[in-house]
Amino acid sequence: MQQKLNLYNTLTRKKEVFEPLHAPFVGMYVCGPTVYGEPHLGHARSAVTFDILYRYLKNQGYKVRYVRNVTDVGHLENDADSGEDKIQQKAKLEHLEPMEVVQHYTNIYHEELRKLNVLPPDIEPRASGHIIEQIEMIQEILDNGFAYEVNGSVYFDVQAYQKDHNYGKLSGRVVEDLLGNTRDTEGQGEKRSPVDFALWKKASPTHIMRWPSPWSDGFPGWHLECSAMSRKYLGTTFDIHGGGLDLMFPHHECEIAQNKASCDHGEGARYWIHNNMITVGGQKMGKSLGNFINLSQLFSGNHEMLEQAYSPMTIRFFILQAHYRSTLDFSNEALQAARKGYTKLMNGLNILKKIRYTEDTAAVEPDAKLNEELLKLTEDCYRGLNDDLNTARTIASLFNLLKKINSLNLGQIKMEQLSRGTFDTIRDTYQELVLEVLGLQEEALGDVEEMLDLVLQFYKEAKEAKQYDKVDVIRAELKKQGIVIKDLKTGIDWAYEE
RNA sequence: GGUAACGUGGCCGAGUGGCUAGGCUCAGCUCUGCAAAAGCUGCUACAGCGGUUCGAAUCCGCUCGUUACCUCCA
Repeated sequence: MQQKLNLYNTLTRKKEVFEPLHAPFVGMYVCGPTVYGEPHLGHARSAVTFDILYRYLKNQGYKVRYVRNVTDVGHLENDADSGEDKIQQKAKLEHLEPMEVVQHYTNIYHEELRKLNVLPPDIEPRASGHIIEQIEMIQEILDNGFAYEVNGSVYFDVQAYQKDHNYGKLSGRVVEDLLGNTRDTEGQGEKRSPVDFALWKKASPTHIMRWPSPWSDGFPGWHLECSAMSRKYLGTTFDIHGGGLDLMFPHHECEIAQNKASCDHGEGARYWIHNNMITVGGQKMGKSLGNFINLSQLFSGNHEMLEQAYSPMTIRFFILQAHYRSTLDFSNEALQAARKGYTKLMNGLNILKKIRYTEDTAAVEPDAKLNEELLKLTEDCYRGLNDDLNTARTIASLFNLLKKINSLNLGQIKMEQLSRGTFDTIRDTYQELVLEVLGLQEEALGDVEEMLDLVLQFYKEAKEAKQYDKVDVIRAELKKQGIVIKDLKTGIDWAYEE
């Protein structure tokens, strides 16, 4: 496979060939959730998108260190002086310790992502576990003259930074424009300029989450954790930084500024990857609009917008059938179509498990053209992924391949028309991409107990008809599954074999 | 107001200037005891108007429409 992976880099606004700094190692940092609420479809999109990147990089032989954080402190409700921490606010509301809130929602996040078959990251650092690193970074930024202290709080000095650097290079913002924007001048208070942002906030007397620092008892600003933790685990220059498009500004812009301001010789992330939003009726799905659907609601169908429940793999397929940089519109119709498409791919997997390559027995000529066509289809599957992780194209190619697999299964294409190499290639490609790279897996079949009841019904009928050969077969086959039939006076039942 | 996108057939959703992605839906056919599945066939679209070009869904301009970011959001 001579194709190379191309990724769209937000920094350059171009697709670029991905070349890691220190192949075969790849460092990848992705912004995880702020754990103060249940994960919704939008979280799933981000997680699945970067799961594909992680899986594909590993599939291509890279040794990836995947770091995805959990924000458990410092994410303010607003940027004004009275800004309250999201976690703390939730804790007050629910009469819980902040860390109880954090643990609760982190657990749910993990649980839901596991259902979506999203691989866990290699390191999952928490902001609260890296206060020391963050304080150190603030000190460096202060020492370099890019921050100032006011009343125990420390703010990043964007205009000082702007003299030698380019604040806005990621998001395309221009500092003068930002300054000219007088839309919201209230609550600036201590900040010298509205574009400055907090590195450290002094805690008010009632604030529960607080740590000692050289400046005050307080807590770190939200943007800082990602700078500090990515540097700690991946270095001052690393390969990939990912996150939702809505984090591009100000979060990621601030991150870059902090990295540069604390350590000028590091580049930070070289490739910035942003996934687009899920929309509902063309509008962004988000907390503030209240139009979001939690993953648990999707899985249970318990939401007014949902006509039915949708399985985790249906959701995963739904996400993968669009390119990650496009918005993806939620609708019941789209999810129902996704469910069918997913099932179709799974049926292909089952067929491949069953069919075997058979050597030429009949006088059927190997079909060179067909072999070539099939091999091209397998290449197309990878071509999609290599073109900026275009899973939509990969899935389309897999469906094309599936058509041939189905034809092969029905004998419309004779196995002898293929070479063994071609057959192995299409089988391996299909299985590898569906299972390992796209991360689609079979979901449990229907109710096992109901199926067992059906078998017991046949057992009963066979016994009544005195067809003991059939009876013996049923018993033997069930025993292979670790199940024994119990003929009781009261009826027939089953139990696990002890 | 500033910045950036987007507008593709009944629906979702790809798309490198020329060789009509794919899925779902619908209709027909093959197969089938009846079905289902699968295969085949059909429904052939690119917001509008100009321009560049031998040729544009794809490049450029204008118009209309939708959205995102600029405040928290994956």
